Formats: sequence, structure tokens, C-alpha cells
Amino acid sequence: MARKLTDKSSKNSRSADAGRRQSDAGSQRIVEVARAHFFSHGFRSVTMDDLAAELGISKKTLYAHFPGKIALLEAVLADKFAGVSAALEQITREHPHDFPVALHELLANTQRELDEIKPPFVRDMRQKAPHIFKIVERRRAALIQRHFGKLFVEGQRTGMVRKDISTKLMIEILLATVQAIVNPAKVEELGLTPKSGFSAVIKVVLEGVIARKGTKL
Amino acid sequence: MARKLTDKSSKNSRSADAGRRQSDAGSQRIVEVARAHFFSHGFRSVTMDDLAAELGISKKTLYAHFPGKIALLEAVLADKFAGVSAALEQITREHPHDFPVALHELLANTQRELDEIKPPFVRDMRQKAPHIFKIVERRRAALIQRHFGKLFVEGQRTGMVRKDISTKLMIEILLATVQAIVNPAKVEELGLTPKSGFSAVIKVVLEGVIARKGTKL
DNA sequence: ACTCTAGAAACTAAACTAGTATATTTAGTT
DNA sequence: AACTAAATATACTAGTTTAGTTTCTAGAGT
Repeated sequence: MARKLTDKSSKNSRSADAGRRQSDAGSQRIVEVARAHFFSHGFRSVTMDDLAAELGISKKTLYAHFPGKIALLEAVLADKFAGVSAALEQITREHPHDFPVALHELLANTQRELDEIKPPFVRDMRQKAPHIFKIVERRRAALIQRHFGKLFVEGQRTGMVRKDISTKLMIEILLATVQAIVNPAKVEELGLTPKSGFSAVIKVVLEGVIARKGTKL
Repeated sequence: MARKLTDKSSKNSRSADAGRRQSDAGSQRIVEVARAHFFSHGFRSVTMDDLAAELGISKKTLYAHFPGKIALLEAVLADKFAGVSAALEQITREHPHDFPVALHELLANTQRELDEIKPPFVRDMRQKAPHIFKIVERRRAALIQRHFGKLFVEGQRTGMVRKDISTKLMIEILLATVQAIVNPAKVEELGLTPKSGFSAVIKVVLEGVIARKGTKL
């Protein structure tokens, strides 16, 4: 949470970005607080008064940064997606040709990011903003397909992954399995750690995904 | 006005209020669904319409079982406390003279039960029903003191636990430590399992709590 | 002094929801 | 089949909440 302490940097805050997007430090802090509240408590029950109070600013200032609650939500989601995308991108860049390691890291990151979004938020999105929820799901799917898909296609090219099943399906299977297994309840029930849970799931799924030696495709 | 939260709402409270029985099977199911929703989503944002829809019953029927939302909340809390109390009781009964094992089981259970109650619920209680929240905290403390206290006093009697520190303080230290360590984030960070986390905390704390052999008190 | 920014707080209009009342349906009983 | 009891679906109301606006005041920079 250690953000830049350039609160006094307002000397050029009004200068150049008149029609600019809200990307200054003040807006960033608002987004971070809103993000924490929205994801853990939901959308409905987090009021603008709450946020202003928590931020130590007035609603007026809050509305100076964001035209409305939904706009704030959108900013939060955009921020989230940008962060996730950057993280996934970095991971694939760091492990260029190591399929298992890259997969493991990608999964761990995805799971952690997904875990930030608690049930109340999902519930509120579903019932109060299904329109936005749809977009989120589409973007999420696109993100996953982009990063995991690239990895799997690369894996197919290098003979690590079988080619007779669509990468999309394999990815979905993998993600569904991870999400079903790597949660506090199951982890405790099975006597795992989150890390060992990943490893186990990956191993189990890969043994059905990896192109076995000598298998004719 | 809201009725007081009492233990005796469990069985056979045959009162003059006809149709207000809250211990039949129907009411039990309502309590279970409400419990799941309240604890994970909070109190405010769970509407009676939601509950009725989820239960597949009409609001009329819902109100036939419980006079109001707060009454339902109270029933949920009473149910929760009854369950926890019974579980703790059984644990102490099952391990009559095995201090370490009983302590371990007691802690594990307490942690698991505490974990069911998510932030949104706590937040709503705090701000919307501080009156009930206070009572809950008192009852929770009493429950803990009752079961852990008994164990610690027994431990003192048999020479397992030092006598120069109040059991209350020792218990508070232990619970605070467990709660700080045994959460998904810390567990992953430290590469533990929930179980091994308990064991580690217990061991560390006990080494300062157990009366060491040969130490004169 | 003047101006710009931001906070505090009051305010409004719209949305939401606990709780109630009404009508329709189902199921059991005679 | 007719009767009854209870549940469901639905419509409604009254009280509350809250997003968004406005007004006023304080302080800092010029």
C-alpha cells in the first residue's frame, strides 16, 4: 500500500491534463481504497460516504475525481485488469521456454488475483450490474485465453502438449480444477498447502494433457 | 423492540404467541440458509426477498416462521452459538486428560467457526446493530473462557500449566496468536498448512506456558 | 485582499426494502 | 366434488437509505 507520498504535487495538477483520464495520484489512491472495499464487501453496501470518510476527503472531492459510483467501479475494474494483465505478461516473459514453471506461476497468480474478489462483490455484480458483469467475464476470459492460450499453443508447438484437444478446453479444465481444489476449506481438508495444491493439480491434469512419449498424434 | 439474545431459544419454547415456534424443521432450514447468507454477505445486503427466493418459499411463509429480520438474525446467532458450544463441549469430553490434544482440537474448532464469519457481516453488525454485536462479543468471550478456561485450570491442577499467570491472559494470547497466524495469507506466506500452523503456534506459545520440569513455582 | 481548492454538512430526489395485504394455487380431507 | 388449510405469487406502502448536489467555511498560495 506504500503509494507515492506526493500529496503536495498539486503544483502541476491542473496544468496539462484538462481532458485527461483520471490517472493522477489522488485518483489512484481512491481507486485503491474503493477496490479493497468493493471486492471484499460488495458494491451496494459500500457507500460514497463510506469511501470519502475512509479516504479522509469530502464527497465533493471524490466526485471531482470520478463522476459517479459506477465510473469509480469501472476505474477499479480497469485498474484490476491492468494489474493482472501486466503481471501475467511479466510471468510469460520471465519464463520463455519453461512450460511447467510458466504454467505454475500463471496459475498461482491467477488464483491469487481471483481470490481477492469475494462473494459479496460477485453477488452484487450479478444482480445489480449484470451488464458490467458480462463485460468483466468476457474480459477475464479473454485475458486468460490470451496468456494461457499462448503458453499452451507454444507447448503444442514444442511437443509438450497434445494437439487433439482444443487449448481452450484444456485451459478451462485446468482453471476449474484449481478453483475447486485451492480454497481454504479443501486445502485444509486435504492437508495441503496452497503451493502443494497447485503442484498436485498441475501434475494430475498435465498427465492427461501432456503428449506422452511414443503416442502418435 | 428487539428481544434480548438468550440461550433458551433452542427447544420447546412454548409461548402464548401462537405460530411463533422456531424449532421445527422448516425454521431450521430457514436459519441455515439465512446463516450462510448473513455470515458471508452481511446483514444489510441480504434481503428477505432474497432469502425467500433462495428458500423457494414466499415472504408470507418466511414471516410466519420469524416475526422479522432481526428475529431471524438472532435465531441464526443462537443457532451458531449452540453449535459451537456443543462442539467445544464434545471435544473436552473426548479428551478428558490430554491437555495438548484437547487444546489443539479446541483451537482448530474455534478457528474454523470464527472463519465462517466474513468481514461484511462484522461490518454490518458494527454499524447497524452495535447493540447485538456487543452481546455477541460478550457471549463469544464467555464461551471461550468457559471451555478454554476449564482446560487451563485443569492444566494448572495437573501441573501442566504455570500458575503465576492468569488463565484468561494466557488464553487471550493464544487466541490472538492463532488468529494472526492461521489465515490463508500467512499460511501461504509461511508455507504451512492450517494444521501445521496450529501445531507451530501451540508449541511456541506452550513453551512459555507449560511449567517446565524442575522449575520451582 | 483575492482566488482557488477542498472539507463539512445540509439537502433532495430516487431507489430500496421490511413488512403487510390480497388473490391464486395446491394438497389434503371428507 | 366440495371444503379447507396453507403456501405461493404478487402488489403495495411507508420508512429508510444513499447517490449526487449545493452551500458555506477555512486555509494556502499569489
